Amino acid sequence: MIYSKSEMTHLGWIEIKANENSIISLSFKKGYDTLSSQLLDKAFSELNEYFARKRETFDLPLSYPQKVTTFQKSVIEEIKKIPYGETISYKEIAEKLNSKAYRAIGTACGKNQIPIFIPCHRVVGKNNIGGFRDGLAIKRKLLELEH
DNA sequence: GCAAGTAATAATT
DNA sequence: AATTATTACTTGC
Repeated sequence: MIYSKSEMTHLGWIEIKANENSIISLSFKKGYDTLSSQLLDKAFSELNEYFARKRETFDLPLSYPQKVTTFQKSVIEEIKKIPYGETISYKEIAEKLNSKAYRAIGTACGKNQIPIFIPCHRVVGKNNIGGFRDGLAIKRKLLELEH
């Protein structure tokens, strides 16, 4: 069973999807609400605390994208280690993994279905801000919020 | 020196 | 074989 719920937040509509155990995805749009669940309520309340600058970390079960490769998983693990308010460059992540896959990091981040909870907005380019699947405006606001 | 253009790099679909 | 949310190097101003 898939649960889905959308709410109007500080950044506009956000839709979160989950199954019985964990969060599956987060996207910036108004979606179709199906069933709600304890988990979704918790996710939204943590999210609102985060927007109100009362929360810096999330305590939620997250599920990886459908097909996770070893590489993607290590990238995600590194991203989740980034502390609140800090940013890291694509290159630095590659170095942490003893790899030179600068571009593949970007690809992995783009594959990420759960922005904010997996803080891919804290990953920026060395000279440019980088990209964001659901719009750069959102990425900037998130960084501004944590600053 | 600085700005813009280009090749190179690794992993996924 | 093409694509990617990059980087480092080269050239022209």
